[in-house]
Amino acid sequence: MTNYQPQSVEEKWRSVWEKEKVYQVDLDRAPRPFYNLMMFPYPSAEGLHIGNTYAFVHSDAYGRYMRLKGYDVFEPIGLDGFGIHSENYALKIKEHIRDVSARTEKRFYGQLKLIGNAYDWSRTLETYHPNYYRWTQWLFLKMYEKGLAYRRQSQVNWCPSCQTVLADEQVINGRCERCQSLVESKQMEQWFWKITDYAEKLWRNLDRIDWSEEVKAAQRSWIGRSEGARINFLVKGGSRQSRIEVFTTRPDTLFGCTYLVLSPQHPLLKELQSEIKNSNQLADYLKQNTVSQEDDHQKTGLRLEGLVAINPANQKEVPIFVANYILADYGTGAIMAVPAHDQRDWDFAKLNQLEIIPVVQPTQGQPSEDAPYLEDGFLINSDFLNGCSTKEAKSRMISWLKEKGYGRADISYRLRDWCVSRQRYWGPPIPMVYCQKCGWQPVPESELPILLPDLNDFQPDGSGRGPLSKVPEFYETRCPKCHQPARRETDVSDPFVDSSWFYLRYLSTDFENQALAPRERMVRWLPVDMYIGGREHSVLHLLYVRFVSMVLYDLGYLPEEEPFKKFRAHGLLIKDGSKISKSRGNIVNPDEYLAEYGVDAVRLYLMFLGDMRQGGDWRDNGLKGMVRFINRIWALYQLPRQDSVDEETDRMMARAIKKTSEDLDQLKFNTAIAHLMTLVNQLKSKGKVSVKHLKQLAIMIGPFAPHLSEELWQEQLGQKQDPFRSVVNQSWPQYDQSMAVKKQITFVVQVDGKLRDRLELSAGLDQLAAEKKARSSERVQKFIKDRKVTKVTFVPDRLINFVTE
RNA sequence: GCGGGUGUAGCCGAACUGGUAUAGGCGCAGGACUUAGGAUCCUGUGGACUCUGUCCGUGAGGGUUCGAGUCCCUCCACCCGCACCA
Repeated sequence: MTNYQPQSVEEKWRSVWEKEKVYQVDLDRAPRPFYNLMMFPYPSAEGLHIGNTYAFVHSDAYGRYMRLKGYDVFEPIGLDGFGIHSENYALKIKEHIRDVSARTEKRFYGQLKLIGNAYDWSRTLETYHPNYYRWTQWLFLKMYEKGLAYRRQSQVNWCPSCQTVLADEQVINGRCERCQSLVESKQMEQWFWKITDYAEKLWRNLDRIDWSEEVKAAQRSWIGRSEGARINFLVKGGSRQSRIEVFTTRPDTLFGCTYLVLSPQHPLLKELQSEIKNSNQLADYLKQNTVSQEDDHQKTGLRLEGLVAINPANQKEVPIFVANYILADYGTGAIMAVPAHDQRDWDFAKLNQLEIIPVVQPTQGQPSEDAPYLEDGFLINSDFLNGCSTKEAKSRMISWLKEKGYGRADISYRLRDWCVSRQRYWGPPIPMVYCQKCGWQPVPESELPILLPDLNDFQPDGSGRGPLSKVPEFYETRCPKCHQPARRETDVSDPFVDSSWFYLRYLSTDFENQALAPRERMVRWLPVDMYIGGREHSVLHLLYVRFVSMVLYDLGYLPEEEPFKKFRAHGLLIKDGSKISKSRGNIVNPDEYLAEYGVDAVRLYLMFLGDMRQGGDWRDNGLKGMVRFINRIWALYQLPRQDSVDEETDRMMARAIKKTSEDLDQLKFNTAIAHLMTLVNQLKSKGKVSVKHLKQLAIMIGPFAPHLSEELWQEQLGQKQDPFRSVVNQSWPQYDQSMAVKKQITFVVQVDGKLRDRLELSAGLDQLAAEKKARSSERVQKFIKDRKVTKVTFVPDRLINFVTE
């Protein structure tokens, strides 16, 4: 008997698969399409991360399983290569980003081929390839056409180290997601995509898409939908008639409003400057509080002297403040303060000795004297709302406001528009042109791509403008409308724009001159059937991709509104109990392990070490177990063969197929492998094995250890054919339900809930028969002979419980 | 503070609608085969004890139930999001 040589066997089959194009699908003819998508990697200089490998082999095993179940599985891969990460690295090692990218591309594809996934290598894509970013630019034009791309002066997140603007989603605890620098707030003109227009749809569809719950929860909190009302307050004291509009989720507490607060950026502050008596003081206050990014939540504020607002509910005059705890870009940038029922208003009121009027009482007991009452209850001090419940009061107040013309029901979202401008080099130039006469003009589609010029110096200079702004040959152009000299946009777009549509491009890589695949092809493949990826993208990529899909759907390009039928998040892979990181020195380099133990062992281990959803803990020792498992399988195929099949083994096999199938359906790869281990051990203990079972086992091993599976099938089972027919084109074994049921069962006997005996009985006994057997057990007798049995609980084929006095 | 998740052996982890807690793997111990083994195979492996049986055991404490890792209540610890969102 020869030992199994993983390295040579694996290499052999990988090259056969590639030569025979085993994993290519005909996108226009596949009768049972299944689009199996994974998150394309960011090709870092360090090479493929074990975390990527972890995600990819799980996703691949699922795709392979679906293929064996008879689907035409399309499993593409590409590189998300544009972006600050690679660019910073290139700057650091003082090499050109284009050369670095060429190198990482080669390295990544090499590594991705090594892991043995069933990728369709005829449809790769790279976001930095002009043939890709041409259509990313096209997407920008579509957004602009639909009025969803706009330019605005705004307070943006500025990373002083990366010297670029960041999206809200890229700021983690006030720090840059990439380099951890403290993010500053800066006023700049930027391009935005109006994702807020889709807030309601993004929110609502979450109820009907089959995604991991925790990702949906994260998106819900990010979108932050709140139902409430907009209410107008008249401002008295100035020479002009003006109003302050507020948003509140508690219109029921309007009678308890004792002051209004504006955000420091509120436009009314400028408009009413001349009417505000303490405007000098105000100017000082605003100067101090514009850059209020501090972590501490110290509330400061200033009363606007000479002005008061009229509470529409009771016509009472209330003071107006400006304060740092009011956000400019949420709701209306102004609030009505009800200190009796809001913690923040309470804090501010206490600090400034302002009036507090309780208007909600708990249904039982008294509210606390030194804290606001935040719960629901019934209304007091509220005129026509007195006695109403909170819920009822809300709707009655809204009707009343509407009737009187003071306000209306409204919904606010926490979601902000997506800032897509980046003052960097390594991204798609934004396809817009600024003309003195015509303003901003889109580049005609026919002129795409706007090629990224080959710059030798792409170091950001801190001017707040991207490297392209130093290249006249790039930005000097003519206005697409009036043909006078004009200036090209020199910002590039956010890498998240690149990844917001990559799954669409896989379907159209054979079309150079169009972004999207023909409609029939998209109808066939969309939405993506299964998308597996990390939950760190819950609110970045996974929200943008839904937004872009919805827009393209509304424009008539896509057959489906939502991009992914199913999304499943995998957990984090750690090593020896801690997060994998360079600083900890516990990096797992896949290459070394692949070379030493073989791909199949690594794949098996990554899927065996824990539940995909929870992540897992890599221990080098655990990998040895997989090598042993593979060797045991190999040894099983060296055993004497038999043609006949005994019923007991056949039943065992049926149960194993059942369990493995059910686990794979639920993405429980770890327990699926455990079942196969048990099966192999059992089959092996028989000493002889049937060809039928060996064939079934060879197929079932495929999703986890595809090379071994092919070797067993072709060589050990002699299934070689000409033309080549891979084991992946076989069918997942069927099992007979009746065979998967155990004939002999272990029946448990309890006395007062405690295990007293186990009996080996044939399945299907009724209570009478089972009870008789149980009572005759000596061990049981010991416990019931002197006591009176008052109750007997019987669970068929499982247990019987005698309850005594 | 809010939201989501997790807590089971020496370690990684199983356990379907409440029904044998600890499957599978690692490690460890003993044995076999060996010149040798860190290869392979077999056996054992939650703890305690008055040791062919009894008791205790799923983060802690209560509860429901014939029966709780699983359901309910009150806590604790850790991880991950969001965080002055009116």
